[in-house]
Amino acid sequence: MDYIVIMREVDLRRIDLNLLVALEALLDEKNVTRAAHRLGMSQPAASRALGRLRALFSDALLVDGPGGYVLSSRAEEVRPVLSWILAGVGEMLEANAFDPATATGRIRLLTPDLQAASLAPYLLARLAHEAPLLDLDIDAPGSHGLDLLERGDADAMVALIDEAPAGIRRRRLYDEELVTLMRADHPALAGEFTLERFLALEHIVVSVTGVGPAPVDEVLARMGRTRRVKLRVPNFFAAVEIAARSDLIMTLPSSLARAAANMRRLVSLPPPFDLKSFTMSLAWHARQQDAPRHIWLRRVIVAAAMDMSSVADVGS
Amino acid sequence: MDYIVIMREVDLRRIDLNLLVALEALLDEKNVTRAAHRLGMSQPAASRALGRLRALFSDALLVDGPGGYVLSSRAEEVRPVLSWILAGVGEMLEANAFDPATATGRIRLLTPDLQAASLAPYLLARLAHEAPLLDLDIDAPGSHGLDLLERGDADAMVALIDEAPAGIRRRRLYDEELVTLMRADHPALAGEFTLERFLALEHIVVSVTGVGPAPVDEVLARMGRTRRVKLRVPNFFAAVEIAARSDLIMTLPSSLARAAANMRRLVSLPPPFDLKSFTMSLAWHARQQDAPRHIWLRRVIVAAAMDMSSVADVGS
DNA sequence: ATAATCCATGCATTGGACGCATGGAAAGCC
DNA sequence: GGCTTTCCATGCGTCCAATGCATGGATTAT
Repeated sequence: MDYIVIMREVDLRRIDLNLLVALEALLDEKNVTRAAHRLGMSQPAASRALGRLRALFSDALLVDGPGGYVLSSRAEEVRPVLSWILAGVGEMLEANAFDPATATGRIRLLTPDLQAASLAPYLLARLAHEAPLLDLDIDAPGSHGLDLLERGDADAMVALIDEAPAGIRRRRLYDEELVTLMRADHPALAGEFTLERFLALEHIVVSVTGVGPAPVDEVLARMGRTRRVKLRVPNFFAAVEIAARSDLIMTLPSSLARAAANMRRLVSLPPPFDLKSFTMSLAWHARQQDAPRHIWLRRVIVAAAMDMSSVADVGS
Repeated sequence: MDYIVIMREVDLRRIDLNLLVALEALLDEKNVTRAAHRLGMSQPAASRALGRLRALFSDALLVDGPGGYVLSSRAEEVRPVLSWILAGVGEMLEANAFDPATATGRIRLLTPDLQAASLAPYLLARLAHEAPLLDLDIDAPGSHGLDLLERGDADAMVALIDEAPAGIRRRRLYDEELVTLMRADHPALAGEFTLERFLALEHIVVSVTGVGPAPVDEVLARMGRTRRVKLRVPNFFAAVEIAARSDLIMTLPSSLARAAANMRRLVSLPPPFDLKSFTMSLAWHARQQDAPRHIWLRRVIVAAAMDMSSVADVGS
């Protein structure tokens, strides 16, 4: 079989792919001068591009016919494929866009329970307004938050973040203050509220998921101290009722505590340890740094945090 | 809706498409040095290509992670599309191949009846041997052969072609000789066989399709003369029987006449006009000049014509 | 601490694409 | 036939963007 042509792989490194744009113009126009104009180059340059394309394809591509050039058989074959390839390139380069108004899917956010309770209403409000078709999934990070970001199992995390490992980006979000709440006629209000008195009392912890340490326990852990958690409840309002009718106390972010204090049955005090406030940060993986969807998400989270903070400022 | 990004058409004239090959290597390797090696360039050049790609995509594409670079979200999206595009380019550039052994389809050849009868057995033999799945369709060109080539309704034509118009390519194929056959005891054999005697006799024309002038009539037309066609039959052997039993004569290509002369009831003479032989040429449209399928077809036709001529040589 | 690896950038070089100019070929018009 | 117009291809000189060498900062491992 003398006529079997050995199939040879094309080495794209050696090929000037920019010629393909010129080819499309030449085949559309069937006229070197007009194609040159369309490409924004001179006629000689377009003629030379045609020469190089002829060499590349080992085919004349455009041949003399009545009234000027006509497409060769090879050019007729190639033309639809070429259009399809260049359209694909155009789409690939354009795909860097994100429209929240029409976007669908699920945003996965990691944040501790109580912070979620503070922030979520504002975040949900913004999402409902700007991206009505996006869903929000909030999970407690536990001790594995950074791993989850690393693995792509979460989009972002709002938490107390001391150190960001390689690949994790971070931005300060808001300062979180803690307050301790107890019933208005609690015996501990009769004297100085020391750390020892604080640790001697029994505590309520509000935890929706039951996962991970509360920020209070993280702070105490850094001091080598532990409190007595007498009760862990998933329901904030249940916690308030129990505190109002017992000697149990609870320590909360001030943003949450403010709502409870409005009930007028509880008193709020600064907790008796040095670290009364800490910075909540937004963390995400570098992989998503420039992704339009993620840029937008970070802006929404920051805005929601500012919404939350400005409501707090108005109240003080 | 502040966040709607205005969709902007990509101007491919301004984009260096050669960067896409580098991008594939960089995303595959996740390491600039190794990608450079694979691309056959230096590490700094590959690093700068990455820089340009980052600008083109407005995305980092490769970001620091544990153990080196990891793909950005955008890169993850782009990667399969990119592979698909580059594979498409490779296929497009490779498509210039033709394997007769596996090719299917129909070859449409134009050639006058008698020449077809001469050439077809040799052509069919070669096709059966080299391209068993290709079909052959032979039609008489009539007076519209060149139009049919122009319009792409035929692949090639074998005929007497004086002038090839713009866009039609031509190559000499073989010289065709004419002989006149008559029964062995025909009265015209008694004296000189002049043109006047030739024209005074009645003629048989063998025509399978009944379409178009025989080459004899074309030659006579150029002399301003006409012969009397008494009988037109589609069957060559019928023509032989009639000639053997009547005063009718017939004028044929020598390649065909040879088979009849072997029957020993007919005598062959050179026809009494100047143009006793003419060149049969192969014609095709320039559009198909470089197409592998057509290159191969032209070779096969030329070879078949040579097969036919060499058999004639052996007999003489 | 040192060594190895990787990536990014300054600097000098250069090859290839470019535009201007030109002329041949083809088609149309008188 | 000659003249004009249009189109395409090619010579020549220019220049610029991509390249490789050299270098140094950052990170990781020992």
